Amino acid sequence: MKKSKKDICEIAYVDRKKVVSVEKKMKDEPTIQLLAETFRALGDPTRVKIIFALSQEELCVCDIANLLGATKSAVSHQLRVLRNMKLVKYRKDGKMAYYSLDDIHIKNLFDECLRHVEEM
Amino acid sequence: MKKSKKDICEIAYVDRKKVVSVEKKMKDEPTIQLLAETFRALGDPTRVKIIFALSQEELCVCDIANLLGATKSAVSHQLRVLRNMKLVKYRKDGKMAYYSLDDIHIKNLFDECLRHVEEM
DNA sequence: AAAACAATTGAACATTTGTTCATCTATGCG
DNA sequence: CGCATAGATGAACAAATGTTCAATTGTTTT
Repeated sequence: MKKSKKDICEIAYVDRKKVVSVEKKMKDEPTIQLLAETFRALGDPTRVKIIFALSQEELCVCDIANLLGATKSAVSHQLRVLRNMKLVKYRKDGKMAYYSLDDIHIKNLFDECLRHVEEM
Repeated sequence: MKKSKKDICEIAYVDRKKVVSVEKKMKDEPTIQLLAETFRALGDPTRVKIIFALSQEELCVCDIANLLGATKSAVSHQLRVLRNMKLVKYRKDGKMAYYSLDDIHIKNLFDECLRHVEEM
């Protein structure tokens, strides 16, 4: 059995019209990657807690670590992941770094997911 | 240097009032886990494409595989991840399985993330 | 009944991920 | 200055993840 027929299904479209229609609207690869990376950045319990905490208060790394019972190092690593995806921002004040959500969209995103989860 | 002081910061709260306030509002562990699992389920390029495709049309596994240039097996595995998190649902029609987004919240969630990504 | 096909599933494998540990920078204070 | 602290970072290691391959289930067709 050839892969092209059996696994990839290259030839036998069930509904070619729908497939072509979706194909045309499909987002480009860089956008897909960014979407996936953004969701993945949110896809970890520690980072979810950080996002929730920052949706309530602006906090420094040390207080986030306290709150979560995690090390500052672990929190710092996770904050970088969130920073890379522009989910959180920070301001420096002396040797402290105060983190908060980057913008209102992040809270909307989080709340929408919370609503989904609470309906499960 | 002891971990409890240096890494965990158990004693030295920078702003205890804020920490305690957030602590009280913090979601419980099962909710945190579900949020993380839901975001993680969306955090993969293949699954992002599937979600986008299903936001446009109801599709069978074979057509999704065609659309993505992936094997039916890979798609089926990914659909199970999405199904487990109630992100997609399906109806059986003979030997076909037609998939679609589970509810409107999923599209909202996805669109909100798309908006964030397009502002980056 | 037998063959064909859509879909699912488990095992295996390489890759990715999250935490810990150690180290480093930079700021504040005695 | 000298030292403690907040935070960042790289290496390393265990755990989780995504795809492929092979086999299986259930349905339709001949």
